[in-house]
Amino acid sequence: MRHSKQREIIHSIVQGTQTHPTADWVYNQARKELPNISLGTVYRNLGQLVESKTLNTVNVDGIIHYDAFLSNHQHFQCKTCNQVFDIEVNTQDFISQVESKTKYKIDRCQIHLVGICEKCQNN
Amino acid sequence: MRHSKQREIIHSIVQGTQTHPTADWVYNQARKELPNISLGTVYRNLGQLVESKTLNTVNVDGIIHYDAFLSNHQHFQCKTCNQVFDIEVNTQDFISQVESKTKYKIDRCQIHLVGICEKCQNN
DNA sequence: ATAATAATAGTAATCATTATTATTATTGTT
DNA sequence: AACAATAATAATAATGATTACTATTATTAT
Repeated sequence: MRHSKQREIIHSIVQGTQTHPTADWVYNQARKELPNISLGTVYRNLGQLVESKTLNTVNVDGIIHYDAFLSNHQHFQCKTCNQVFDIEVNTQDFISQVESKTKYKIDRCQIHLVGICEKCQNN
Repeated sequence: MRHSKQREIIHSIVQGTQTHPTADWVYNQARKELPNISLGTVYRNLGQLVESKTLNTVNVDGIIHYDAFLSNHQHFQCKTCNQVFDIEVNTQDFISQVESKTKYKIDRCQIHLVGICEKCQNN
């Protein structure tokens, strides 16, 4: 993988937010620095960064969101404001429970919780 | 909601399979009985059946799959054969754990496990 | 039987994502 | 430093899943 200004900027944009951005959001941010950057370039680079395990993806209602927070964590989505929050939970017990009950070998566990966040409960 | 032959057939097709079918798969099955049925009709009816809590949806890699098995369960996807299997697990402990740690009110918990199924492990 | 209108088939439109392609930029080698 | 090889790019077209539109048909309460 060669170096490119575009990839550098795309990477730093995703790293600089907690909001689990979409490709389109990253594209709009990147254009502030590189007005001629192409949406295809954003998709390709995000894809490469996922490939090289620099970023993770989160699928929210069929749309890919990107996440620079790599440590094992899960997601909570508020159905009122639609924001996605990181939550840290232990899933190993859970995985072991399933592996012992079934004959499946599990190597990924994605948990998506939906509900109402603290802020929206008070509004 | 009025009665329609199309909805009746669509419903029975989803009920008659364990494979978590997509709209397109249901469409192709339905055409065997109603050759002129429209894909839009399939989408609209599947949507209505979800709305009326007759079916559930499972989002697999950005594509909506439908599921007539309503009781609380989760999904395991084999990364080799791509099949999605139902798994029954208790999530209440898990939800309580998160609710006590955070201030979120949780009303849905979707767990998507990825790994290798028994069959594919032996191939 | 009829009137009101929900549902349909057929088709066009939308939206996220991927593919194509000619041009540009990076990098290892003279 | 110039060069050759080729990865990466911008611009654009294509794809695939899903939704919207519309004139016609089917259902249902009266």
